[in-house]
Amino acid sequence: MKSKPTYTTISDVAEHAGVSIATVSRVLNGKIPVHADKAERVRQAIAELNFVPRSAARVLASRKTNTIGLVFSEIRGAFFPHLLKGIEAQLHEAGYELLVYSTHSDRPIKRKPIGEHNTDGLLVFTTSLEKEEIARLYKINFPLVLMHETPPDGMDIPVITVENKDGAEMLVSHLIKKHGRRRVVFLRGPKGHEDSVWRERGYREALATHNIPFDETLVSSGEFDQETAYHSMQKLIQDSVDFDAVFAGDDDAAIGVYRALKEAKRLIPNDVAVVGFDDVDFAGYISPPLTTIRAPIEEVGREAVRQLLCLLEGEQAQSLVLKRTELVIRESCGCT
Amino acid sequence: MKSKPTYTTISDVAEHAGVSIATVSRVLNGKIPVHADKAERVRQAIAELNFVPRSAARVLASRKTNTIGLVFSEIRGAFFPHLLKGIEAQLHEAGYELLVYSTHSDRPIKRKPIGEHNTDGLLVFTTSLEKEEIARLYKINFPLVLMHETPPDGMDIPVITVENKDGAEMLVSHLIKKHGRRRVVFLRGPKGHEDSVWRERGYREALATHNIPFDETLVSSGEFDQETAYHSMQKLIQDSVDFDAVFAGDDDAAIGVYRALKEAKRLIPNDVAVVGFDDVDFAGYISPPLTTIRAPIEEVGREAVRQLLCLLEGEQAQSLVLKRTELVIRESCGCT
DNA sequence: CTGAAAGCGCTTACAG
DNA sequence: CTGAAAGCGCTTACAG
Repeated sequence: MKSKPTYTTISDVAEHAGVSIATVSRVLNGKIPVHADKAERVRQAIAELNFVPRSAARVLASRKTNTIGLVFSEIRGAFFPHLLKGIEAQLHEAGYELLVYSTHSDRPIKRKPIGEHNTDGLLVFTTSLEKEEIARLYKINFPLVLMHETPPDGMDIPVITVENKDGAEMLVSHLIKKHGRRRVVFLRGPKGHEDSVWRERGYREALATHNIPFDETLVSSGEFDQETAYHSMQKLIQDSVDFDAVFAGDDDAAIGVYRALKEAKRLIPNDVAVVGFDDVDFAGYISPPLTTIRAPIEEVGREAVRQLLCLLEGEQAQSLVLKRTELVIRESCGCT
Repeated sequence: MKSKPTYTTISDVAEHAGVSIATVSRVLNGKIPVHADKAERVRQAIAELNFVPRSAARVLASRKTNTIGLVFSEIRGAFFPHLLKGIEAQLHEAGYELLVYSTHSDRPIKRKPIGEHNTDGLLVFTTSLEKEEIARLYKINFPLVLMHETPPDGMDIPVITVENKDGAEMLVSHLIKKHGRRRVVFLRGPKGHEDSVWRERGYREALATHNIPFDETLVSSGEFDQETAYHSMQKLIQDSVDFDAVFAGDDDAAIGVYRALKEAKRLIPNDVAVVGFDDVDFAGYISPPLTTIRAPIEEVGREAVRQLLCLLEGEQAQSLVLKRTELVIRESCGCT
């Protein structure tokens, strides 16, 4: 068994430099002026002793953790790396650390893993945190920013999301107007997932605009997931439901749709047009290339951090930031 | 401007329950026995006051941060979510927190962001941490586990990686034996990236086994990146280099290879067979479906955590864990 | 500009 | 089983 590592502390540095620990602390933080030569001695001592201040001690003394937390329910979906990248970059730029926590319903929690005791604020993705916990944190005035999820009634918590409804509307209108499709299947996302709700609204609006009655039999569950989408499509085909297009809900689900359609020998896009949502990395490389909506997910991450930073500095944050989405036309809709 | 949140402390709980703070601490940690009725009173007080112990105070007092750090250089590549998922799951199971830090060369670092001052140990992916820093941490006996990168000479640091050489060898042998290819391009990964070195070794071994001389003109840079691979292939085609197969280095690069080949009207796999490495989510859905090597990347994450946990508990860790890779035959190699 | 000292909120021997 | 007290390693008024 190896020995526990030992570390140099601020006292060692102070002694080495012949100053008080208060002075060391001051050059560390650089807010309060220190005589140039003393500062230099301190800097040398720090370098020589390889001193790095313990975070816990700073946090405890300053009452600021300097870290923010990211809560999400599952790392799935090809868009996750982009979200994380945006958050990470913006956060470290501002000098904060990132604590990551993924909630799993199947995991027993002994101790609250993330919250006011170890972060200065929280970034919450979709439905990963229960309403009660959000309410509790809100009540104690804890800085919170939601992503892709509006806050519970009466709580003024900033939310960053994308133009889901507009995106879906563009997509389905394109299918109807450009390609004459009238029997468009919609695959819903996970229950309670707000992106899905808005996308469905966009879907319905597009239908309404073109005087196509909404048909419940064309709606099934996709869960933003390959497998589920695959099975739902299989079922629709087995049930001989009549359709000439599919809005898969997202790109991941579109993969499952492709598979079911190919197995059933239905040609994409000739027999059935297919569209997704997100424009993940592979969207342009599957066959046929997927027509979809580009959602600026990295930008959502950056913006969420910006708003949280406002809150942390006591400034006013925007209560809603809606990032614009963009129609990306490739071939699965029937265009060439 | 909102008021700063205020929190209840262990003293509040002690007072509320009519016990000492030491007793509260004991029921919190559950190691040392406490009288049932007192414990119950404490638990009630905790619940009523909604008390959560401040991490910083515990860390400072116990000299254990209970968090481990993940260092990586860039969140790129479709495999990243799988890595993170494995790490996250295994870590939280063990009651640790996860601090995430991505090193960017273009980002000026004021203060050391992650290390012995805020974590109990570090998980390092590929080349994200400089050798000097690794050496420094190693010297002070700080727990370290590397992923996809062997430690500097003379340092006994556990490393978890996958059978890169075997995988590459299987891939290229398959191309040669099953499909009679003899002019196989290899696209290298980023300089200094060990996965790439081993894959090249596997590539060369496969050639040697089949008495095909190594030809430097067939090797170019792919950087495990779509764009780079695309341009390298363009150049090879322009230079009229003769080849009948491409080992792209990884699946991301394979995407770029597909694009260049399609633009040049070379048929995959008839004119040119293409193979990747990783088996990322989309590998089976591009056209033609990509023959590749399945690397158990989530398992790499879990294993890295397991080894780090050993180190943290003063147990012996394995110095090398090599996860087995598996040939996934689809159609881009010429099989059907 | 600088130092002595209090204090941040816990844990952990120590004595009982 | 339990409490008083020291201590973890910093920051920050306070006085000078």
